[in-house]
Amino acid sequence: MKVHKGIRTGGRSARVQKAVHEAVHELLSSHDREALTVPMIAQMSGVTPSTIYRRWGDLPSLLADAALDRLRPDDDPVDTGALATDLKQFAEAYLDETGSELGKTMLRDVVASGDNGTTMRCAEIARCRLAVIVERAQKRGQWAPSVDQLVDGIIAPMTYRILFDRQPPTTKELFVMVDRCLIREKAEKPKD
Amino acid sequence: MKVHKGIRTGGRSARVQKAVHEAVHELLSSHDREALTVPMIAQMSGVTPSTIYRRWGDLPSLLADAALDRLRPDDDPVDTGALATDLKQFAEAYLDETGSELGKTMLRDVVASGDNGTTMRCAEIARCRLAVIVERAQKRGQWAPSVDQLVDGIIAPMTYRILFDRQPPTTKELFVMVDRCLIREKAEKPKD
DNA sequence: TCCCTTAACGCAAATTATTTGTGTTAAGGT
DNA sequence: ACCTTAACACAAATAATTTGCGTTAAGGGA
Repeated sequence: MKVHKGIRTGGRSARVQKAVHEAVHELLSSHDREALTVPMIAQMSGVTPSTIYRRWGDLPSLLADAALDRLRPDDDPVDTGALATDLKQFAEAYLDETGSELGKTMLRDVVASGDNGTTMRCAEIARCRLAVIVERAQKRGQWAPSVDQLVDGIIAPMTYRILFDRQPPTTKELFVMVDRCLIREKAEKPKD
Repeated sequence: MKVHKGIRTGGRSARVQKAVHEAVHELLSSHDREALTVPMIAQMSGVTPSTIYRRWGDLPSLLADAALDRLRPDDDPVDTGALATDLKQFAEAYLDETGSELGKTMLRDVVASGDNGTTMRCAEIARCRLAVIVERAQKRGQWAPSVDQLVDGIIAPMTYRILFDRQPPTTKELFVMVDRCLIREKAEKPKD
């Protein structure tokens, strides 16, 4: 027996979501973020404003949702053969995605949405990719920090600098963060 | 010769700022954050909405400004006599300020304001307190990590978890972060 | 397959928030 | 004491958001 959730995923609803997401990306490529409005997106996607308000709540929530939707389907992080380089490669790619001016406004909208589901979905994206990298290392019989420790040591400092500081970290600083995660853990667990 | 900035700080402007800030805090203690509106704050503070819009721009900016104003005048972090305990004491206090539901919405508003001045002002608060602690350690002739490293190792992970994760870190996890900052650095610079 | 329930939508009216124009007040400098 | 103009009040104009209600179609169950 199936659960009576009654949340509709196919047909019209899916079409509306697709149209709205596309409208967001199209408008975002031609307009400034500050200039975007819900009625504007509604018109471009051929949908009524009230539909957007009822479904997404407000503009930041919609923009966050649309942005995360694009962020997801990316491929698994590249396999370089070693943990340290895997992490550096990933960290650099993640910085590309979130460190730009557009990435920054995306992170802003995710936070501003105020929806825990959205923020956790964002965190989960990085988490999943890190999990893949960690798992790879373990399959090689290599020790690796936990995903939590990698988030604390790499994702969190990067995100904090993007959101609160003047400048995102440089690639060099990023690599130092990665190295610290590894050095640190070796020092803590030398019996490995 | 004085610089012709022409930004007015005294008299009426100061009175308006004080009244508005107080109205924000009063409303925030009796209403839900989501229920707050600019016109509501305007009425309670005896000011016209247009004044608020012209001066602060939007609601998140105002709330962030009001919150940071309260956060600042706190005393210097307590001097426990040792770097590790100083840091732990401070980290716990900072978690109290930002880890609650109200602290979370404050961080949200700071980010959502989109104003770099506001976000940096927020980061600077933690930075200043950490600088005091680091300076103390150095006066004792004790080695200490840089403020940047402490931000990366403590403030950033804490803030990231508050904003993106389900739960803020526990005191225990916080202490682990502090210890890592110190252990890590000792490992990196054993010749100190 | 057909039918039923209702989630999701469109539309338009009502409400509320935001912007803007204009005159007034008073802060800060001369 | 006298300017200049930043900051404000007020009100009108505009824009965004919410809400009520009828309609469409997705997701079951018979």
